Amino acid sequence: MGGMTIGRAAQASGVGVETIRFYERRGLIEQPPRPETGGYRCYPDDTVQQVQFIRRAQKLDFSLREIAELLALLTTPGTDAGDMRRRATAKLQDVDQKIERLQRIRKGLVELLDSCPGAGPLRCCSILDALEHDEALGGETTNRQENGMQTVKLTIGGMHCDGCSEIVRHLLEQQPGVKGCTVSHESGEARVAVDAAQVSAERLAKAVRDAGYTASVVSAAE
Amino acid sequence: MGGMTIGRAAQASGVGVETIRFYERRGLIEQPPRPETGGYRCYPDDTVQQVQFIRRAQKLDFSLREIAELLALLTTPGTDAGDMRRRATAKLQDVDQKIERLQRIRKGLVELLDSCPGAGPLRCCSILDALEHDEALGGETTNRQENGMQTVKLTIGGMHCDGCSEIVRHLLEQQPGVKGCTVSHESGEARVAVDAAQVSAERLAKAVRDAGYTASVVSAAE
DNA sequence: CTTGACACCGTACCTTGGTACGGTCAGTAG
DNA sequence: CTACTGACCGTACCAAGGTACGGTGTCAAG
Repeated sequence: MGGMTIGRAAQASGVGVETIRFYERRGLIEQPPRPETGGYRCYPDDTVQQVQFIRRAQKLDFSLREIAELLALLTTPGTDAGDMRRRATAKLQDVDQKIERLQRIRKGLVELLDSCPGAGPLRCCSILDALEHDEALGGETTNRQENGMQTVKLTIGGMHCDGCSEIVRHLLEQQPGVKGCTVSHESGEARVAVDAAQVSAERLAKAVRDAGYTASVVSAAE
Repeated sequence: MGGMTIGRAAQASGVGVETIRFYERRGLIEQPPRPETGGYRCYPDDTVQQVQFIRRAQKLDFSLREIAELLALLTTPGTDAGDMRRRATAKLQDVDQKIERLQRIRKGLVELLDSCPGAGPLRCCSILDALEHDEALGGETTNRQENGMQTVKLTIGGMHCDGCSEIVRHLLEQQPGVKGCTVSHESGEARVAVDAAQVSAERLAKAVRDAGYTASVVSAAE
């Protein structure tokens, strides 16, 4: 019945004193009461076991929150081995998802590296190119804020000054579903942020044409 | 030359306004000056490109810190495609390490699940058992604080009360290299936290025997 | 000319898993 | 008895990557 001070318990379980206190605050382990006589708290051997339980579960990628649930299970009457198994299965799926995500990332990186010259001026760098323009990258799909946000690119002819591009910009911003846009008379391009559910790219082009310019859809990207 | 307000720039690049400001604070993108005439800042198209650069790099698992370095590279004179390639290669190794770690974890979980009945009382649960006692788990090696900290387990005979176990505990704690220990007369066990560089498990057992008890080393676990 | 939407700005807050600090009190060795 | 270690406790701080809030200043449409 080794009653220990917190320092000894920490040493015995291979963590810092602060870590034990931290677990107590998180409700993972119980803080023994201070003796009525006053003085230091007396930590039972159990504490060491519990801390080590926590550390082992952490190594299996369980978060402290999940570990708290595991520990709660242990003291819940109706718990059986199936409950534990379900937790472990869920965690396995969790880990598998993380692995898949990383493997997609890995694939993206490998593709970039394959197509990279590895020398020469920056402008030739395919990696840089891929980061500057949206060349697939094989990653997760670009999540535009949520739901249907998309960027539409238009080529517009007939704009000769900033005044023209301002007119076109204003025009586009008035269209339903348009959340914002940028127009350049120099490049003859417009990029429009739209909710695809509300308006089509072609409709936007038509609105521009109606105002006396030429317009065609370059991309109604993803 | 679409000068935008921050809100439009945010919409066009698919992030929140706060995110753009956050990137500015982090030095990832430059904050355009407020016009001398007062009023709102005017964001160039470049900002949208830069934000998207950041987001794409994030999808490749680059941290904001790393992305800041990438962006700094772009404006550094002597940079060539090799520099970019080195960054990408380093990141690939990084990702590979993460994948390996997760696969070790996965292996540990699968082993546990294989040996688990999946039903029946908790005491039969092999998963629980593995978490409560240190059965390999295949995870990273237990890192005891750093360097040479280890736990030694001894079986001790001849202790009949708390007084005995207190004597033994005191005795063990006096040994060089001992950082702490717990002794139970009930189980006849002692767990000693030691710096393995300073003392062997057998030496500890001998010290206990010298005091009139029996003692044997159960594990000098790593 | 008013109202509503947005910009601006600093600061606080969120999560996760701890670590560190500063002041006070308890226990112990010499 | 005194000095030193370590317990106790609240609080602040770290990384990362943002999100949220509150007060005030601008802008533009009706």
